[in-house]
Amino acid sequence: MSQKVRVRFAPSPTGPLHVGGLRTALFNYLFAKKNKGVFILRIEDTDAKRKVDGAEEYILRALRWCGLSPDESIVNGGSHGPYRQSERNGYYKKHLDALIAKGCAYYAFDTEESLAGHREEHKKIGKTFIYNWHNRLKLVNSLALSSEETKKLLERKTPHVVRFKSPENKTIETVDIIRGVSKSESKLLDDKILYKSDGTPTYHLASVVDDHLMEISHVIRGEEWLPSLALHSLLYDAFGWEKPKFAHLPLILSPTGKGKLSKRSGEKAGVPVYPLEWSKENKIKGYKEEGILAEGLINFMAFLGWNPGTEKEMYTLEGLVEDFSLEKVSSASAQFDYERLLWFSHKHIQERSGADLMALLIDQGYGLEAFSEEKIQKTLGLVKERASTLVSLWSAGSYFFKAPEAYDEASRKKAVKENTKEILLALVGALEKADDFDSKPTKDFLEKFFEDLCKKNAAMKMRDIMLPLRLSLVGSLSGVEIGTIMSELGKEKIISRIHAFIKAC
RNA sequence: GGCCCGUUCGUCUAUCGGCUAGGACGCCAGGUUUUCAUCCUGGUAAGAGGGGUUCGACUCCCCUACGGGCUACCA
Repeated sequence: MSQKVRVRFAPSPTGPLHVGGLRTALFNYLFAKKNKGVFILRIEDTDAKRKVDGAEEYILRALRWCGLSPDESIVNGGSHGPYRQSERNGYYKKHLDALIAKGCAYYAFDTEESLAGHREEHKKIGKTFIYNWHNRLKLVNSLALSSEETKKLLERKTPHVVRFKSPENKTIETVDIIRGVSKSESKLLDDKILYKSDGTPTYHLASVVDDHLMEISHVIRGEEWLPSLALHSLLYDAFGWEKPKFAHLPLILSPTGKGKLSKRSGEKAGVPVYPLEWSKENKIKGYKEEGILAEGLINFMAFLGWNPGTEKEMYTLEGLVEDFSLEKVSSASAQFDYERLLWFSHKHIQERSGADLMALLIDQGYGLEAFSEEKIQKTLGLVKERASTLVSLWSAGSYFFKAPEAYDEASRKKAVKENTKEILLALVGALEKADDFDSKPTKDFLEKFFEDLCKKNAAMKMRDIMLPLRLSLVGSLSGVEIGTIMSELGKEKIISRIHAFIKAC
């Protein structure tokens, strides 16, 4: 049998995780669990400049909310730690030195300014400056300099980087699980910097060393890494290490379809792209705050670039684990569609019990303490079919808990007529007389009341009663069936709400 | 500019050479609900263009177009 499946999700703590990153985490998780493997969270914080306070903690929280708990990570440890790249510099340095000793990497002393100058000059004549075999001997590095000169520069602590010595003429064949075999020419590659002058590795070195040391079997990452695959392949060869398998996930495009999804494109389209609220000052809401169910988000994200090949589309995380395979991941980018996310959230709310929903609502911070559990659960069960989010669930059911504070103006125009006050007063009268109101079907009461009313005025229509009655109880002309509302509220509350409405008319 | 990846209804997608191109979201219409929503039923709408290969291409190959990614001492 093949080796044990070990995959990693390796975000950079430069800000909040958006759906793109989260989807990468999801697919890694699904692949790991499907293959009874290990899901690792590795923090790629090699660039101290880009580190953002709270980002690391945010990533952890977001994964937890989605139920994608890592088996090995900075919080729960594991056999291949540490799991923060900033704590692994010893490994990078050691393997880098081995690469230099083998002649696969070299010191380069060119300043950033001089390189920028070269790039500028090339750009002027319509060319691109590439630091590689064709010009490396004309630049300032240990390949061009004598070993004495290099030694001297190193001893004097001259700022330098370490570059990978890309072969001059080699055809590199790479394999991607999603895209198949592809070939590229090493002469087109540049001598990528592996180790920066500040003594930290770049992504290329760090990820390859870590993936090897952590015994990663499958590298599942975003398509933006595809251009680096040839380099990474060369690096494994240079180290003499066995390569993991690679799968590059299609990108998620912005809601407008222009460019890949980002913080900016989400804001522009007016839809949240983060799982959780990022910062209170920025007022960037997350799906959780919008009331979207984590299960709905997961289900939605899974279908961005993957499908089971059947017509099944309602999935729990467990179901996804069951059916997932990388071979079914598509190679084309997918546009983010918030409406569809809402639909998935709606479907998942329908599958939740009143008790579940109550717990979610309380977690969301809605003050339900004043009401009995039984009452809340029953009510949520009644209104859940109207809701796509926990926010809309609450607003769809709030009139069961508190009297309307205002009446929708358009609805009022539609419902209130000359005789409305009179009808409502008659209704109150009938209610007061009905001793058995709370125990008998409300429908019977309303029909009897309508009959009596028709005796006095034959032109009377049922709507003339129903509309204003609904408006007074709910505050708008929407809501569940009126009989249900009436029996839930009980005689006292109905009467007081009608009185309040008459006063407001 | 160079290199790479992609292209089926507006959107997410099925099809691994036989297609009257299927499903879902959205939208539209009807029904249910004496409201609104849900729900049900129906409808709308697609293989970028051009060349090959083949008895037969959405499917395989090439070119073009378009979209996207990468091209940092960022990941």
